Amino acid sequence: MKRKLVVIAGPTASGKTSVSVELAKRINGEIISADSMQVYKYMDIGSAKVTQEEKQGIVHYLVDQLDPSEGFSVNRFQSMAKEAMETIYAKGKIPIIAGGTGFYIQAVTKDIDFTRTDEEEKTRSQVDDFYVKHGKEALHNWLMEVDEVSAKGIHPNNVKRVKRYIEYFLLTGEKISDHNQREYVKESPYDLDFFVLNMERDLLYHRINHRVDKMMDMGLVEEVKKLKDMGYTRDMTAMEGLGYKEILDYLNGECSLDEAVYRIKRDTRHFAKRQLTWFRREKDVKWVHVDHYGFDVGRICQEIINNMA
RNA sequence: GCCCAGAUAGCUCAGUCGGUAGAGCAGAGGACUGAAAAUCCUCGUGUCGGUGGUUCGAUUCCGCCUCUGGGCA
Repeated sequence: MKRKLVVIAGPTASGKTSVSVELAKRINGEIISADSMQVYKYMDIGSAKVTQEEKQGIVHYLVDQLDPSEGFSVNRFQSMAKEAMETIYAKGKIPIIAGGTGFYIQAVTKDIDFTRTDEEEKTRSQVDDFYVKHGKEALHNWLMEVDEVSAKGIHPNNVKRVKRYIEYFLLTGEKISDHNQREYVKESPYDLDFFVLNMERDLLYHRINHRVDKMMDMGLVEEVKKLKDMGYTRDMTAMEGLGYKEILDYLNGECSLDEAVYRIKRDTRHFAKRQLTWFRREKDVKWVHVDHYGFDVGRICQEIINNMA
């Protein structure tokens, strides 16, 4: 008997927060945030983090858990999420994963195996050194030698990925393409209901632009300035977040405020588009067009409940 | 009123020594298995402002008109 798991995903600014809270109230659930930025403390405005009021008493996991200097990654998310799920099941409640990071969500819903490779600094820097010395073409050729299938499926310009594929082989002796193939056909160990919130593109972009303006009014600049004063820098994962890196550039005198805001809006739109691309590929997801329900949280939740297995 | 410079893709602009045109950005699609709010790939036909003229042929040259900058009065 598989255990129940609900996912409320969707692009940024699609209304996941309010829908997930309302749903949690109706089905006796608790929420696990699948968001690579809301996990961090002190990053409230720019990450559009759930406020105390918005939570309406519903317990949220994986929010405000990490210091911005800490790294975060899929496997870390996966283990923290699984732990939270056990806590929720133990209470006899239903876990609701709410967030926009498709990769993180998939790590849980498909229970992807990340245990085979422990982080090895040596290997990483070995590959990195090679890249610095010989360039991306040579790096790609290296991959071609050890894992032709992966190499053919990746563009040499995507250095970050090429590096990781080589690393994986060096660490495990296995081609990552074989690993991926194995994980890809895996079935979810959960009784899964996966919903993706969406709306007409123009509307979404409009909401994104508007939300960025609101963040500015709420004091995004001050928030980032505070983080900067605390000593957090651009090279940390947390400071790569949308809204943070741009304002940081502004604070460092590298661009005007207008330019920073323009870039936040544009890049957030691009990001939303990428999120949608990911979810489109995901099998067995149910799309919920929130604009068809007039953005009415109650009606949206009713629709979601009606469509649960 | 006169002079000058523009008017080309949604925006900013390039270009065609006359053979109907191309970049960046925006936008669209896609990839993604330990950095994922990251990283990467693919996609460009538009009365070349309007109208006459020269020409086999004009978006390109010439005239006139309209509009937009700037200057002079």
